[in-house]
Amino acid sequence: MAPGTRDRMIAAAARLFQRDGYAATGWRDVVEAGGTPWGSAHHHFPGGKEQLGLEAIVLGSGQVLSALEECLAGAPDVATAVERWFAAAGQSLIASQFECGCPVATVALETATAVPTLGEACAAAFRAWEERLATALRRAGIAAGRAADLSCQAVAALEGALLLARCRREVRPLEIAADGVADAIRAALPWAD
Amino acid sequence: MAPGTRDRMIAAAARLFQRDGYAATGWRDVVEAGGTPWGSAHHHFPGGKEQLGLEAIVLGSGQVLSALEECLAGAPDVATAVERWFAAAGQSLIASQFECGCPVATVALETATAVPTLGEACAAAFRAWEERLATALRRAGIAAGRAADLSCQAVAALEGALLLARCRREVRPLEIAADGVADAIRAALPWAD
Amino acid sequence: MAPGTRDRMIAAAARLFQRDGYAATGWRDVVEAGGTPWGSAHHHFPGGKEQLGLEAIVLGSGQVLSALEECLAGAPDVATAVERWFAAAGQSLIASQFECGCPVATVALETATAVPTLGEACAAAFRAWEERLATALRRAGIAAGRAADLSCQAVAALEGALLLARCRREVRPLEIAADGVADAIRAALPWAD
Amino acid sequence: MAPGTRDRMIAAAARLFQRDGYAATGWRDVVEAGGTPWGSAHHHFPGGKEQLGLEAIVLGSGQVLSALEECLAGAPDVATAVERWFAAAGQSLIASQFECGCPVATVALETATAVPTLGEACAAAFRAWEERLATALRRAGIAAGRAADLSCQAVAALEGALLLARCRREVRPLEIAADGVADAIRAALPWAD
DNA sequence: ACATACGGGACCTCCCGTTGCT
DNA sequence: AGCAACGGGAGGTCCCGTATGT
Repeated sequence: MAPGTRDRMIAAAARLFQRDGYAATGWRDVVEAGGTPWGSAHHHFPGGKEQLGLEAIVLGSGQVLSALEECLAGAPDVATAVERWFAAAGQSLIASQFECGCPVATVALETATAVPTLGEACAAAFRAWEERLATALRRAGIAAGRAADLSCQAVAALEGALLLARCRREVRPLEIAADGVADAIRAALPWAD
Repeated sequence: MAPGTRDRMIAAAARLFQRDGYAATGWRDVVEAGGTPWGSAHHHFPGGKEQLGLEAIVLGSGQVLSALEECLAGAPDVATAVERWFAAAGQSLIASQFECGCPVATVALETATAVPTLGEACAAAFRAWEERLATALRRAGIAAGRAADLSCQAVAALEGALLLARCRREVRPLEIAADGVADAIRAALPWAD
Repeated sequence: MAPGTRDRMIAAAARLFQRDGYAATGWRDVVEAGGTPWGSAHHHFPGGKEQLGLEAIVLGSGQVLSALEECLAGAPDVATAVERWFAAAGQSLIASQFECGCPVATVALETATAVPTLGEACAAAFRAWEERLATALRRAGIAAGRAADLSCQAVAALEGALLLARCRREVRPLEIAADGVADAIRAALPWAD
Repeated sequence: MAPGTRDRMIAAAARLFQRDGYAATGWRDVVEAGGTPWGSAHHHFPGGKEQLGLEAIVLGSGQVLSALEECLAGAPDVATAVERWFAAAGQSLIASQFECGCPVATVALETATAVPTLGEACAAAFRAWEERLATALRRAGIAAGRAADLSCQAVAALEGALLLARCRREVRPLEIAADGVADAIRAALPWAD
């Protein structure tokens, strides 16, 4: 009756799905990584691996969203916040020795066609990030349509840069992408002088 | 003794790896999809599944590079070429009912940590696209350093937009990302008047 | 605290063991079929699945014995009673859409070697039917030895016919077997004129 | 490349299904009992356990039919042949220490409802025995209708008696059933004096 | 009386790679 | 080139029994 067995399984799964993918990660890997009992797996996740995957996506998506919130709260302006958001992703990439990039992307690509439930959960995760950023952009005085486009561009740039950065084992792509997105945002902002 | 058995296997594998991922695709799926004989699988690919994956990545990477070449050859300027490159990716996404996004990304994320050989092949693929684009940018008068950064930004934007577009089942993210990249390129070009 | 929870579990188990067998029926099936609470399963049956099986056999065996009693009580002579006993088995087979044949036979065959306790309970069930019938035959004037043989023959015929009838999804084998047994009994009866 | 791996698996499976039932017997038991390799199981039986069960039923059914053929060929008359058929079943029961009764009955009862394919194969097995016996009875001068009924009665008696004999660990039920069936057959034969 | 959780293990399926025979 | 069989192992699912709190 260890406290948080279920949560430990989700956390372990999230990390493994992020690193190795959904298909390549087995229950055995999850319980070994989390130090959780085998027998309780099906008890906590009667929906099977798919349910585990879903909860892992929700967890990972929430962490990314929290990071964005923090950056928005602590930065002087939106463009800077986005730069810090990208930088934070780069730090976590380095901290994990380039094992943990985006907690959603791998599963998203694997399951987009094969497992509708998971694919939709991943799409919802990306959408949530975009909407949070779009809200901030609108508050900074950018028109709704342009704010939506910039948010989409930012999330796409983050995802693509994380992919390249992880493959290449260096965070440069994240820095470049951050510059590009920040420039675009600053160009869209009304003059503040 | 069918002509091109080996090539048919690679093509089938490339498509399946792209759609379902490396781990989720088995030999059985490959031979069934390609209509190729079972018995000669390991004859043609003594390196096993890893070799098959490698050749599939090489094939897919080459196709993307060819598309870029064509766009560069047919467009009036580099920025327009990039826009057409992104648009072509969107067309292929639609044509495949959003099953086939990037032929490299899924495998890249799955194997970045777990299968070094494949991970490196994927990194090389991305790098090749970047270098081709960088060459074109330099020829258009952009300084080498800026050209490299813009190329990296472009590939990242393409990858991220393809990911979002596939999850969302609509090509809008590709259009937005194309605009962003084209703007950045045009701003970097020397005046052409 | 539902009234008769225990009995409902036994009844559900009896039906499932009869239909699908002992090994193929799990606790989950039993609680679902009976609508009984999960948590008290092992409270009511500390002996585990084996105890549940035992009680199910006792229940089923008792029902068959009751049916025999009724036929003996209501029929003009023993041979007729046996015919009605077989006919009643056929009716229950039809009523259950050929799902419920003998409540003992399947478990008996499955556990004869593997689970001595259950095997013996099944043997006892068959023996009880035989003895009840033998008593009736002796009361009809048949010598003890002949009565025992005829009883054994009758129970064997009933079991074999139920097996064939269930497989074939028609009650004809029961009718044929009933005729055969009734003839044998009538031939053994002392003249009644 | 041991000769007859596939056949050895079927033989082992037939024996285990007969003794413990279809549901209680796992692949592991089969390969251990037969000394056959694990990895070839799915190769030889792509239809899975159901296919294995089917082939085991066909094998067992054929053995019983062969025994009947032999008895018919070697006995002076049909009634005697049936008596010897029942006696042979009893001998095999004793030889196996009451582990092996009918090779079809257990699976028949377990799968009659749950696995249509197997249930039908079992029904076909019983039917084949009946038809072989009916042919012999007709050749002995018994009318077709009566011959069919007597065959059904005989198979039912054999099955029921085997069930009782196995539970009780004594062959007496088989002897009694054999007498009953032989009497019925002799009564149906035309006078031979 | 009932529920939640723990535990280990077995279920069937199927994979990937190898080995000799066409 | 192609095939059929081998061979071990891991895939996810689910079971049965126990322990711990209501």
